[in-house]
Amino acid sequence: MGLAKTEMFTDQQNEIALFAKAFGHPARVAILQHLFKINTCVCGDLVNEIGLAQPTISQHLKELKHLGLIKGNVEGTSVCYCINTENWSKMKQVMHAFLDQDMNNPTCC
Amino acid sequence: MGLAKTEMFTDQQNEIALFAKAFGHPARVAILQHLFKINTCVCGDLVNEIGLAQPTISQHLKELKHLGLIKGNVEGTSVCYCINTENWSKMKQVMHAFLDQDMNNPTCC
DNA sequence: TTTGTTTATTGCAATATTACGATTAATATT
DNA sequence: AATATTAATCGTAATATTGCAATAAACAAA
Repeated sequence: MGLAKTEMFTDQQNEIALFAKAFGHPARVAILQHLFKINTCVCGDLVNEIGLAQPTISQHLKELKHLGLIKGNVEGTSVCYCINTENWSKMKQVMHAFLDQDMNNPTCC
Repeated sequence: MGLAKTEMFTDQQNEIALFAKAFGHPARVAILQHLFKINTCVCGDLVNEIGLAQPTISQHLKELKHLGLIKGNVEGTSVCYCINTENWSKMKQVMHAFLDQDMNNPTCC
């Protein structure tokens, strides 16, 4: 079907899955890493930085923006993107809670 | 196309994306959380625990196993699954390195 | 106003993912 | 051997994702 049955899972589980899905494509990973690396807004050169066509990059940016992980500020004809640090922190908390769970006393076969 | 152009990204970026993709479905999140929660191997009741059909669960388990995040031990007619703690730790390192990157001096528009 | 520059949107083709019924495989039990 | 139990696999339908060419939209500069 290709359709996740989200209604049978908790909000937390769905939230984790949504964030994870955003990181589930190397182009989006690369975009985010670049935004962190350059340490400021990036206007335009993402298409040159990543090797994909402009509409493809635009689409990935849209997803990240929709999730709130990045911000886009219009600057004349170009748009400047940067990490939404506040939301990134919130996302980190959610993901850490999931990744850092531990088995206190693992007794496996 | 539905096909990620992995060759234009670094191994690290592709690895992050692969792990993230595994967490990109609430059923797999739920499976992993359950394995952590019960603190031991689980033989069989995952289908009852999660609300999906047996072949669907089996498919999700296969993906997680293929990534090395869980182990499956055959116990008679049933199979016991548990977290592969060693690989889970390695995965955590990779994901933390990505999530915990920081802008030292964010100057945004 | 025309032209150039930059980003978003549309439309579409190719591939991937999700889900499950039906079946198979493997092993226990009787 | 026959039957039951459990999990994997196969086949298939429905939906999602990825990528890009073509186009549109928005704005600046001439």
